[in-house]
Amino acid sequence: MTEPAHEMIAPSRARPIARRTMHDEIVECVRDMIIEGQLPPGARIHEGQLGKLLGISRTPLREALKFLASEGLLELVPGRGAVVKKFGAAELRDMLQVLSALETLAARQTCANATDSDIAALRALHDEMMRHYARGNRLDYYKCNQAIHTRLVALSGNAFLAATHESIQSRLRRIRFVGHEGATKWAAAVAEHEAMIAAIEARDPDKLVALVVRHLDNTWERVREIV
Amino acid sequence: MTEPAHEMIAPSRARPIARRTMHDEIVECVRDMIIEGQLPPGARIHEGQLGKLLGISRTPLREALKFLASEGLLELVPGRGAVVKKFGAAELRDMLQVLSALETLAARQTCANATDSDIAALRALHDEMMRHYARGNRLDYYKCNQAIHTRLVALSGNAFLAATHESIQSRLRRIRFVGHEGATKWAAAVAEHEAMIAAIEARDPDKLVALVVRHLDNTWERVREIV
DNA sequence: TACTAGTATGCTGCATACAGGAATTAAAGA
DNA sequence: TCTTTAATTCCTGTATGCAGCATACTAGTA
Repeated sequence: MTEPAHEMIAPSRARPIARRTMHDEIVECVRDMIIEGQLPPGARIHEGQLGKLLGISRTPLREALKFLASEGLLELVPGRGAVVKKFGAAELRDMLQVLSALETLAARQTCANATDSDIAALRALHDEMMRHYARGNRLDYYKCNQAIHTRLVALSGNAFLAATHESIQSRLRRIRFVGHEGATKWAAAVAEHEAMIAAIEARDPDKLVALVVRHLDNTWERVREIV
Repeated sequence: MTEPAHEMIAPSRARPIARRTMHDEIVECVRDMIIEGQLPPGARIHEGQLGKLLGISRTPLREALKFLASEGLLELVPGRGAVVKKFGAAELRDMLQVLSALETLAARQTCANATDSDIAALRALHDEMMRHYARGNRLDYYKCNQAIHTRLVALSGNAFLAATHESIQSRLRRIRFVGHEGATKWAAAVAEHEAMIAAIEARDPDKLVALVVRHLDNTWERVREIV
């Protein structure tokens, strides 16, 4: 341990190096391509082609593909490389159940641990979402929606829970988007969110848990026909 | 579908090709090395060295390392390669809480979905564990213990839940092993297991959930001093 | 015409080679 | 003797080349 005796200049800036590696770059890029549908489910990934498109050689791309395979976005077929994971209704239901269990845990802890300003920030995010809803702006609404769920879990203070939740949510991102088709369904989802925020502000864990579970049950009902 | 008209010889053996890729082989090998402690937490992984040890070149090894990093067993440090993830008490507690939430979900579904023969098999596994306990055989006891938890979740019928649970459990494997140090603590853990099996046989979900949660709370108490 | 065997192409999987950077050690100055 | 700096060594990150396998296409046969 040869720690430097003197303080480093600008110690506050010394930390957040958080170097953006090429690996991270590639992983995120391909992940986005999957989520956004540029690489549709079931599509085979052509390493040489995609590598040329991204301006990199096959090796780092392959490493990124293996990484994403472990996250569950890709499937590795021996001798045929990576194909975009395509999941059926049963698997989707399973994932939503797990998500429900995780958000249940998060709900209790958030009610206990979140500060008032945390909750105020969550409310602000909700209000922003409502504005997008009023304007019928689906994409921004959707992004806010996701952010609220993510924030709700992050406020639990359990970092591992947040990471696990995020991992699952990213996989559902494409599918969940279709869950708000139709004005009626959309209105129902909004109402559920409104009730959830109110329950957090009241710091009522039992009520929040009930709402979260129902919200995800309903999400399943909203998307089940589509899948 | 071009099914051959005549029966193939030994059709039961025709199926299980299930090609074992070198990639899978490497991933599993390194994962075991981490779990078994050959690669201790905090250790830097030397690609050339480890590759030579396993008789492979760096390329497939690197792909496997990226894979494991995504699973959370390794951490990728830019410019310094992969180091074995070392987690502190807080992260361990977080993981056990998530595990608790997942097993809670599994407990309810298993009570509802498991067949009688499933439960009988679980009891048999439990009995086997008790024999190892009686003989003081820690390693086999431990393996049975893990198998029971895994089976309990698998019987829920939710494959995604099972996979998520297994992923977390594999990460805890090393640490949990120390949780049974001392005769008193060990006896307590055994008693909890006994009660859990009884609750499953009675198909009493509420009781099983309470026991599962308490079991993991106690696991935390058993290991918290050590970490 | 349909089906099988043979062939050719293209992609994956792995090994090797090279470039850039980090860590360590040695050397020089205070 | 300790600190600082420079140089060397090793390791990571990326590119490229080659072997093996899977798929697609073509020709031949029933």
